[in-house]
Amino acid sequence: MRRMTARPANAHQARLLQLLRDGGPNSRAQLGDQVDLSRSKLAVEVDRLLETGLVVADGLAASRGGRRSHNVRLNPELRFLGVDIGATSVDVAVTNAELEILGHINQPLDVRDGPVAVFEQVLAMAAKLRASGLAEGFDGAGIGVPGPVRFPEGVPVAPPIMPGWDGFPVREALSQELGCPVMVDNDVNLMALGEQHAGVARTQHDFLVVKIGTGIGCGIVVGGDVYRGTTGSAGDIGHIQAVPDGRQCACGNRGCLEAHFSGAALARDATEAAEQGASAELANRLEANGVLNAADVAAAAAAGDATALDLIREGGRSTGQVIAGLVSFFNPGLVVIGGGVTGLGHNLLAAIRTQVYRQSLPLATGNLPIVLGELGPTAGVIGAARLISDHLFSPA
Amino acid sequence: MRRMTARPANAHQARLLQLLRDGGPNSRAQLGDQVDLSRSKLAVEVDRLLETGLVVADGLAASRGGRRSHNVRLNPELRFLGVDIGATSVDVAVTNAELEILGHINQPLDVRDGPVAVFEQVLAMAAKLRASGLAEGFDGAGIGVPGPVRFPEGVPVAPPIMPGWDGFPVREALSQELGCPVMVDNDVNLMALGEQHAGVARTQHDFLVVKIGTGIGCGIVVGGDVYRGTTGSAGDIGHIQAVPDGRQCACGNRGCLEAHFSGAALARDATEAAEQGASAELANRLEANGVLNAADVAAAAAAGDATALDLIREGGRSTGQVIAGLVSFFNPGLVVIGGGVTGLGHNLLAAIRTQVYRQSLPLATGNLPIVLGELGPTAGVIGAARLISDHLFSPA
DNA sequence: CCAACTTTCTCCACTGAGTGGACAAAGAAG
DNA sequence: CTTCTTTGTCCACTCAGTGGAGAAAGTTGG
Repeated sequence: MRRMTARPANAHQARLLQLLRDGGPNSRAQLGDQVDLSRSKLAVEVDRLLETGLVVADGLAASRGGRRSHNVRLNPELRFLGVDIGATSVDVAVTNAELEILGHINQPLDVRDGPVAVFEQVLAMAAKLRASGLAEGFDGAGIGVPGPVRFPEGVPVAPPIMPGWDGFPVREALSQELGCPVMVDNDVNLMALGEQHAGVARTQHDFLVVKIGTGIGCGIVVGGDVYRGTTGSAGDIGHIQAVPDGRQCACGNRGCLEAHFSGAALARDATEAAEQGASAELANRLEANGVLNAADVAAAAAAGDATALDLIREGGRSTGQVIAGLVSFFNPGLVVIGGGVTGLGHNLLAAIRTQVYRQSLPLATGNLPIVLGELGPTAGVIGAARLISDHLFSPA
Repeated sequence: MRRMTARPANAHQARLLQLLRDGGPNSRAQLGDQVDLSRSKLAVEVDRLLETGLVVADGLAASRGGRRSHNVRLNPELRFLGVDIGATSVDVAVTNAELEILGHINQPLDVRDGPVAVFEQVLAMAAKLRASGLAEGFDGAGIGVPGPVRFPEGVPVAPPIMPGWDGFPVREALSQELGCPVMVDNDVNLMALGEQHAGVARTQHDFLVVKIGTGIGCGIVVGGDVYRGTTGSAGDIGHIQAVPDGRQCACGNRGCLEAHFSGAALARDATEAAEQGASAELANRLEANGVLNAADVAAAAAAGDATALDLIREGGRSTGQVIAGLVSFFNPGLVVIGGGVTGLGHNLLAAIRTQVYRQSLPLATGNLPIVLGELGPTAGVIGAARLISDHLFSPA
């Protein structure tokens, strides 16, 4: 199948495409209720969209008390590829133009293998999804990488945990390989986009998403748009000092948040506790698996292990300490906690909440929900699809 | 004189007014270079602006190698009132439509006297400026208050240092008294607007302004616009923890930045040092004036007093500690330090810079200037004038 | 089954924003 | 004085967008 190359010709068409993406099939009349245009003009623009093939007719809708309307919808053959590269695993998903996930694969991976090896794997995963009949090709792709990105060019910059990626032309290279437009962003920003599109942040304009995985990062949404900072490193909160004169961090400083709480730090602390005999529960699990991870700590805590619970609480306290500062500064309407460690569940959330509500001023916390993300591991890929669809569904 | 009531009828006119405000008198041809419109359309819009009286003819310009152009400029009789209410003093200024200060008065004041007493004083100051012939009336006024503001309504909310102001309808009340449109904002936001309009931040889109006066606050500019947060308390960084288990703060927590460094904290610490005999220099000044303030500490430090220097350095370290976190999070293109304590000058700046450059990641600090504000005490009133002019010079 | 009402869609004359070319006015340069 | 440049004005034309008329296709109630 020939891939779509058309783009909306004006802001009206872009708006209509976004309405059809977020609201599904719709009649001209219903679209007219949501957009400030006369019926005549609306019909003209819809007709033009039909001509481009981006939008197709979708039969008759039920009557609302009069003549039945002719529905239109986004072309159901459109396909977006969402890729969420983490430090230790990668998610690849195929969506339709309405950003519904049609297929999703997760595989372990090591970003430190460098961009060439990683994209070989990613492209193989994409090919597998294509081969399974979910897509004949892709109309666009969104890529998330675990580090700062110079957004306009789609190039990672100085990523601490990704040596070998600095300056690699991800956007250009993948666009060539996949034969479609590509947008690249930080994985945390994509998680924010995902939760905004289909998760807990649907109605929010100004909010933060704190992703605690192997590392720790924060997505910032201002006025509905992701804020990336001057050099693309906004939200890089892993190296904010959480504990004065605390643990030595890889960055050279002491007491960084990431050195005290993250997937990696938690695994390290749990292993230490197990080896020192502080927790029989953790020691058992260490013996059984050879290594410990966040899930082991969660399970131990659920089984009533005091040491595991303490680790979680102490981590939540450090995280809450930093978030409290961000809340005072940014005054968000919502804080979303996501990433691998969300498996720690309510214990973690409670510790974070306690610290934030204690440390920030009432005006900022008075009506501030702090909640877990709704989408789990799909937030990133949905955000990736959203990123490229926002790009393609905007005036050329 | 009748005050102007006209507003730009469309976005083109608004843009033209802003160009004339920021660039001074200009010909149609030069305006055409800066705006994407045909000469014909431009001429039409300029003619309409001339009809409203917002813009007037301003003679012939020098030739640029052909026919001389007819200049236009903003009506030179337009007057804006800029009011910057601090905790312990107030600035009132009159500007023309190009936001040049025509007259400026500063007076001591105590915000805790409440809005009625304060505005009585402010209105008297405005009347004094009017009586001196600088203005026959005001076409708009911007008001800055030292606390959070519900911006759309122009009402202070839960201001910690301003009991009695909570919910007072500042905008409505002053609009009635002055007989012109009024906009109200936090004083720190206005300082940011001022430095953006006429100070060090002229070319920046994303930057922070840290104002250290009686208290401490931060103005946030995102994409050229002031960001105020969900409840108007964004930038309220005075109660971020700077020193764990540090000094008791009025807010109930310990170690808040404001408890360790601000005009008030510095005065307190300097007095303590003088009374304990740690510094002869400070003790002398205390005896001479009865009280100590930031200027005394600055003078003592300049005279080589080690204790004073230590107070400044320690304060700069605490401030830098907090700013480092904000820089990691927000990744600004510039950080401006302003407010009363800028008299501490380079010693303070050096301490802040050291701490920020040490604690934040290279990508965020690599090309990050940290500088003192350029406008000093006029930043607030210029920002206030800018606020109301932005409002009036936008489509009705 | 028919009459009356509602909703959806199409058609079309009209308005108003905006363009770009022609041309006049005013000056500079040789 | 001629030629070239810049500025300003005029005007015919294009195109986006409106709103009303009316046809098409339903529902509801007698």
